[in-house]
Amino acid sequence: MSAPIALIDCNNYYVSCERAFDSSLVGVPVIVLSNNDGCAIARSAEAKALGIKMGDPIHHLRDVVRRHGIRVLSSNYTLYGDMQRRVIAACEPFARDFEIYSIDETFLDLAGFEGRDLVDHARAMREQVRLWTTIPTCVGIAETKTLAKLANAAAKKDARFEGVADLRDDAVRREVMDAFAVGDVWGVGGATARKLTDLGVHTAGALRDMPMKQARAVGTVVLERLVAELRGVPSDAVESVAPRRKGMAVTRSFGTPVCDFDRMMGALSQYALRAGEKLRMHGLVAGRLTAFFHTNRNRPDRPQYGGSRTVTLHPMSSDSFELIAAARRAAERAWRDGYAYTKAGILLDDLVPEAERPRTLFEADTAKRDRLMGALDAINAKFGTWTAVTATQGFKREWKLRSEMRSPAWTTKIADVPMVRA
DNA sequence: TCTGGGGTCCTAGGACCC
DNA sequence: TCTGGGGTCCTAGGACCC
Repeated sequence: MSAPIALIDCNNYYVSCERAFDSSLVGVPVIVLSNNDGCAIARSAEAKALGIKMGDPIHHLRDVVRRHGIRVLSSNYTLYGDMQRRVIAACEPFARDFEIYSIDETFLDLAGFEGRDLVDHARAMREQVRLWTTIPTCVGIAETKTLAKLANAAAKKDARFEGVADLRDDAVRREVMDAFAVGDVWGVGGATARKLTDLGVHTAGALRDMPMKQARAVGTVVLERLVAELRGVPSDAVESVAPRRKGMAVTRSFGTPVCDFDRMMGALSQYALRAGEKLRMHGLVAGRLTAFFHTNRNRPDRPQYGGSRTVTLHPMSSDSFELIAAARRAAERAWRDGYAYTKAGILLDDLVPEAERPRTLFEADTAKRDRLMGALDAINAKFGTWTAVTATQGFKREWKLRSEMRSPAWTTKIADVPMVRA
């Protein structure tokens, strides 16, 4: 029998982070918007009750926002990232090992804790997180990650669990799985869900009982592994060491569409500069760079074009100026006049640690360049990303993203630290 | 007028090689 | 008219996740 796995998941995470520092947000409907203030990506329970869905564009919500006095916030990733560290710190004593899965979800390896009542154990952990951060959580316990995800969803949905569901009990597991829609299973998206329901597979329980061969035919090895996990056979362990990152991206939608090449290069230069900064932060170099841009895909009535080109970087590099030059080469080849572009980005591939970078025969002395990059990073770290920029970016940044309702950096910026008067 | 950003994994198919 | 078989590597695109 494999060691139990738990998944702790923060409820309405971004909203809960905002509420930790602004009590006027408690008990009222709140939504947090995506970058560019585009759509709702986090909703409080009250906002969900009003029918607001994940990903709803804000301009479709104007009426309901006004009618119900919904509080609307831009996203504040600095705050959410810092709060995540505190959540993990609170969980530390409760597990042997952790795998941080996303900003609000962490898998815990409970090997060595089997002797205890794991439901009580999880309750104590939730309480610790609540005390340290005010953030409410739910915990799912099971023998595989997929079942732990399912347990967590059950704990969120069904009040009888009081925030902690343990699916290691056969009867409980069966009952939950037979009531669980197949499309809500972790790893089953819209396309696969349609195929499965056409075959008469409507619940997690039915998916678990599907023959492995059939699962593979419907959804390749991915679905086959998923069925195994639903049967309690782990195909994926809790891995505390993050695997080496394969790619990296800096992409943005524009506040105002971009129609001319120079302005596009302004945006792409900025993204390439930021991409270089991210590479250096992780001690990596990239072997390939892709630049892309496209028109508004939500407006098929307008002329559509998407261009993308990939260029090889040799030598491999994390030098922002080389990335900008590569971005220009790629963009020139992909460019077409006469379109209103609404999004662009830089993708980096073939990432390798700086120390393992293959050396080439004709390499310029990079010491000077390294110092320049170091200075650039230091300035932008101190005064905010995109304080020091390159001349190629231009100074008219009409395309820059919107973020008009962002909360203060309560925990990471001295000027924003909340003041308490007693 | 206004619809996010950043990832992972897998497969099919083309180019190329012997 | 008939035109191999088996590899590798790379890329584009689909599907999925938060």
